[in-house]
Amino acid sequence: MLRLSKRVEYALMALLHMDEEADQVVSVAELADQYDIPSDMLGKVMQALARSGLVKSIHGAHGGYQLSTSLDNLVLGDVLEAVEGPFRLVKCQETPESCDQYKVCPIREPVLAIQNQLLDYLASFELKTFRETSKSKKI
Amino acid sequence: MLRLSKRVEYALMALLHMDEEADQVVSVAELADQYDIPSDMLGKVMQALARSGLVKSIHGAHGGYQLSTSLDNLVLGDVLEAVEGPFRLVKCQETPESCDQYKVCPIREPVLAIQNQLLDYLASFELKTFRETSKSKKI
DNA sequence: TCTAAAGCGGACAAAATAAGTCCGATTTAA
DNA sequence: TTAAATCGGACTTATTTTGTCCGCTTTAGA
Repeated sequence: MLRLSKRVEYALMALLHMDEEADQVVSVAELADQYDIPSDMLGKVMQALARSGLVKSIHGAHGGYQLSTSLDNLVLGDVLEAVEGPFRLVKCQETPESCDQYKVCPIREPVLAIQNQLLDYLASFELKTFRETSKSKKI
Repeated sequence: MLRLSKRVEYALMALLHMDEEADQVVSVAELADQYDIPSDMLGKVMQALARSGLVKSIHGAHGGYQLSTSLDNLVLGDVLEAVEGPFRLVKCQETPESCDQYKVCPIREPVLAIQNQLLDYLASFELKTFRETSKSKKI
């Protein structure tokens, strides 16, 4: 339905928070508490961000997460891909056999073209935009 | 997950087909047969297109559907909206009360900005692109 | 060295959404 | 009058998303 998943929303909130906290170590519990996010859920999301290298995880007591790099270096596509894997506008891009229309599909090529344009957009949308337009911005 | 629904895929196939058939009347049964689409499902989709005025429905025996206007006058956003209603990137745009994070959400404004940019894109992507890049084009 | 606070990750459950089906009603050409 | 259509509501099924549970490992600090 062309909608952002909760997981991506949570990831964006977390990244923006870490950016505002000047890259301090933040635990999942703190983030979950502050933004009313189910903590186990957020835990999974943070793990995904860590696996993709957007954040660093610090294990053990007083551990948590930290931005690996400034938000300035991240784009929307990075978050999408970290959390949901490669962006595919249609399922047949991943599993052609799952599509009953595959053999006779007249829209595959144009849909691919759209997907690529959206990919370009996602890669061009910088996360620092979030900082600038967020309500809790520090001026 | 930012994915096109089957309903939208079916709508695009049908519209493209009608364009190629030079605006002749086509029944749901024909379309469903040609593209291996469950016919009741396609029926619903065609009804949605008719309600939004993208196609005209002809009732009774030998009835069916017909493009209301040339594909040249349609954009991707028209189809999305006809089939799925207004484009909303996040659920809180429709039902704020459904979002547990609404009161503390730090990403609402930037996400809205993204939604608007995507809306612009959808409104700019012309369906005639489908005609041009479709495999079964007539040259 | 022990303990508590953290992340890790697999399995599972619940909820929401999307996809598909069924059926009776209406419309209309032949 | 009949058959071929669309219409639309109710329903079921499948899939995906969201959320939960639990035992594991890691590490700072008492």
